[in-house]
Amino acid sequence: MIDIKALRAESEKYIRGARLKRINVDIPALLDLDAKLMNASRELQEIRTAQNQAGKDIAQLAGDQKKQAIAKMAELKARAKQLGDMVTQLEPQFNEQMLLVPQPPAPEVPEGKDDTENVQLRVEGELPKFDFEPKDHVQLGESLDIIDIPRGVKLAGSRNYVLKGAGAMLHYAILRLAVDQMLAKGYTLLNVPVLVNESVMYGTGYFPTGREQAYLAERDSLSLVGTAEVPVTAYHSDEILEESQLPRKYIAMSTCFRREAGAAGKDTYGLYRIHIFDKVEQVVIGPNDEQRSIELHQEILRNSEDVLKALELPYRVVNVCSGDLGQGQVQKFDIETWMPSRKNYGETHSASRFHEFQARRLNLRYRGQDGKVRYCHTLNNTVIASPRILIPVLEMYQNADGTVTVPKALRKYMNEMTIIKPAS
RNA sequence: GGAGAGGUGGCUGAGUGGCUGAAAGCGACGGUUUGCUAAACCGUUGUACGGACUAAUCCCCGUACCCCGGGUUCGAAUCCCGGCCUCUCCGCCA
Repeated sequence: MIDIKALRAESEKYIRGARLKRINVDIPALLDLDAKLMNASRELQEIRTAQNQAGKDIAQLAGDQKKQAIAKMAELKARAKQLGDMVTQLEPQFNEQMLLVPQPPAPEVPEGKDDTENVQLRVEGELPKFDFEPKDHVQLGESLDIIDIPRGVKLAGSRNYVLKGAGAMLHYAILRLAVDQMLAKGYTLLNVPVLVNESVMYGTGYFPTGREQAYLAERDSLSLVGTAEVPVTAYHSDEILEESQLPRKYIAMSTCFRREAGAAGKDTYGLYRIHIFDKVEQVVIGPNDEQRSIELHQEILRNSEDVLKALELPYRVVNVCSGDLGQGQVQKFDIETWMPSRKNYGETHSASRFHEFQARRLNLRYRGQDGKVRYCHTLNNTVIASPRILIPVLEMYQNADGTVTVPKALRKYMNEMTIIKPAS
């Protein structure tokens, strides 16, 4: 959510921001609505003042004077009703529009229309050279009997899968490695609800825009989250934290649910784009300080890179361009891990900073050293998401004989297994 | 799922129609006292929006908020209706 005062004062900045993000929103119309609403509520407030005064008078008066005062009150009440109706009519329209205004991108965000115009910042690790014909993760998964896509589809439809035996062990080992690395860095582990209230979906900015992407439990007005970012960021909503307690650094592992509406036919092969997966997510709630946010953004980016380094996977970091940014994001860095079968880097992580955007919607604030209350800044990044990360893990660690070597960092989480072989 | 109780400020907890934005206590903050700390004493202590004045997001004035939304009333924290949530007992259950 954008500060309406800022929107009034610097509407050009927000109009430009929306254009850069390729998001359609009529800001002049919104400001017009705002002015009307403001006039009505100002007058309503004056009427209320008069009503309150009349109420006090009535308590003191008697006889004719009292009757007159009560008659006066009736007039005020009628006018208040008119204005109140106007406000109840305008306010929902205003709120609805306000929820659509995007946070302008940071100046350091490259201009561009979509993900093809993201800018590569750096490349880490060596690309593999196979001296045999490498298999893709689906072929490996089948021949090793550790991934069962047909039965996943049987159970839950397209874009579903079953991890089996060493495949499932690998999945949990990776998640556990990620959790342990983050715990070592002092992040607090949370276990959170994945079925949440609508207000939480709105608060984190996934509703109303992303409603199509969420599975809804409509009977109970609850939504399945697409990421633990949602419940974790909302964890302190409606609270006022102390500045001395910031930044709050959290991680949570959760199952993530995504409808992938509109992605029909896209990335249909294998474990890349699936409806249900597990992810360790990091969320930082920081003070309202742009420089601090930039530093924290770098920190959460490094945290994820450290996981990929532990897994010894090659990756690159890209600075996501304006047209590929979400509504609330000020800046986003994606980490893309090398996926041999795709002969390309594929997105495995996404690190965003939001400034106050989510905090305003969530009413997430803190009291500064100076005693003033301000909105927090929020940030988040994937620590690891599996099974998408199994694509590079399996494909990079495959051997000529069709086996897969278990990455060293994972062995202690896999009962010291060193190699995944076909069951014989 | 059934029965009951209840949701008041950072916390505990008064308040059943106007004198209550809200007693009292605790906590926190400022001050006095004090080798230091503690204790004692004095004072301050919600949020949002609007107005006026400004260097000021400080003061000042006003409005709203005692879970949320409606209603009754000249007037609602207080009465009525609906919803949400919490607790207790029973039932069911991973």
